Amino acid sequence: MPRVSPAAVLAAGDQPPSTAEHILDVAGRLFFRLGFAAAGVDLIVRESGVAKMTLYRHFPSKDDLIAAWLERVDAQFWRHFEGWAGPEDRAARDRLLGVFAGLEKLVSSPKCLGCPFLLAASEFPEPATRAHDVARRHKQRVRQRLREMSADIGAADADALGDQLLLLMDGAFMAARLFGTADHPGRAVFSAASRLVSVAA
Amino acid sequence: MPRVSPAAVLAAGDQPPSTAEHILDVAGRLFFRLGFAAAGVDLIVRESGVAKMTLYRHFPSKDDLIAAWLERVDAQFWRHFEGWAGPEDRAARDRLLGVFAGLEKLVSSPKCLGCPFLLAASEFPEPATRAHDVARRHKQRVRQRLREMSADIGAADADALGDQLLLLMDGAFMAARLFGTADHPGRAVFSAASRLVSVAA
DNA sequence: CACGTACGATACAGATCTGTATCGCTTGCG
DNA sequence: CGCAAGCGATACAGATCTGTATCGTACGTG
Repeated sequence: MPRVSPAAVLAAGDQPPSTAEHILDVAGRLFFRLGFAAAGVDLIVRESGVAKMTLYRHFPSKDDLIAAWLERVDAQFWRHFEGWAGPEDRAARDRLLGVFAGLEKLVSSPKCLGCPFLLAASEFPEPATRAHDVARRHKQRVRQRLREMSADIGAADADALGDQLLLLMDGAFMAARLFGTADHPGRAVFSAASRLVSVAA
Repeated sequence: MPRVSPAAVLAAGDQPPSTAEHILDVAGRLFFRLGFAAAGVDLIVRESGVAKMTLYRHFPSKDDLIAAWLERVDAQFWRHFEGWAGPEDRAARDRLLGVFAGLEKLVSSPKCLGCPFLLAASEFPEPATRAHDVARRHKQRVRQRLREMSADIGAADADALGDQLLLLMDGAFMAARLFGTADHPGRAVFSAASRLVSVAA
């Protein structure tokens, strides 16, 4: 791993990121900042300080790289999600509202550039596309999870409430992308979710 | 206009679309279906049956073409919007709910491929970009309009309600793009808007 | 008729993009 | 030591993309 200084600088337990994960880090940042098409392989290679052949050894094509990044973001998303929900013995309603409190904090940060899966669905509209497929399956899982959590709080029409909450979530993500650092509508996502939950419960 | 048969086939009052608008029609369809970057100028030219130089005489660059299309879609959007709201003497609450009834019908159609401005914001993240700027200004006007309509119904916190409704709208647009023709969460947008309006009014 | 305008068709320039080929270096390990 | 694996660097192939140049033609208007 000649990119990083010797392992001595790493705290105990830290692992130097593998080459593949380092590439995913840099590529993901560029996908976010520039879009999937505009972030060329040459740029990713230059920014990550990695040889082009190294990238292609880990990811046979750019499509594979994009799909791999989305898969990794999916895992990260669910860690965030469960963190927002809190411990499993928490009240179901608090868990559901906790998700939207965490989400509002996330989209309120100027560092939030939106939801990678919505961006992928925007740029790869064909359902047959790898990236589109990963994105759709991700959102389907989120939808399913929100419906489950809506059922857990005893909502009258749990499926409807879950879908309504998904609309709020995705709207907040897109607001974060559109309205940069300024005060944007995403800051209304918690209050909206809270009201919908109260009405349905 | 050699593309179309003689004007005899046109009903009285119909205008054959000008070359520029014909190009915008075809380009817009391709932008929707393939994304802005994936819809190349050569393809637009081929699909529209127009010479490349003709396109570049009307639109000095592809960026100009994209911006011109977004500007035209903006005008079309507001015609839809006002149509959904209905006559001005209608009750303010019915006008606001009418917007979301119309929106739900739109996003429920399998022909709906999402919101061009959200797609533009996805693919052109840099705020300095022409397309991003058009998109942001559009959404800002929608936000402003929803806040005004929220004030018209005497909502407790009109600005908050307007923002909440914008989240629902954009979430519904993205759901339409992600979930193709199938039953998707966008069908929950009216019930969600209705509940938020009821709570706030 | 004559002429200007708008358009179609084709070829092309220059840049950029994905993906490959090749060579040399370092490093860990038996 | 000797070797294999992983990586950096460079050059390149082939396709594609935006934008331009050029020529021929149909058509409307004086």
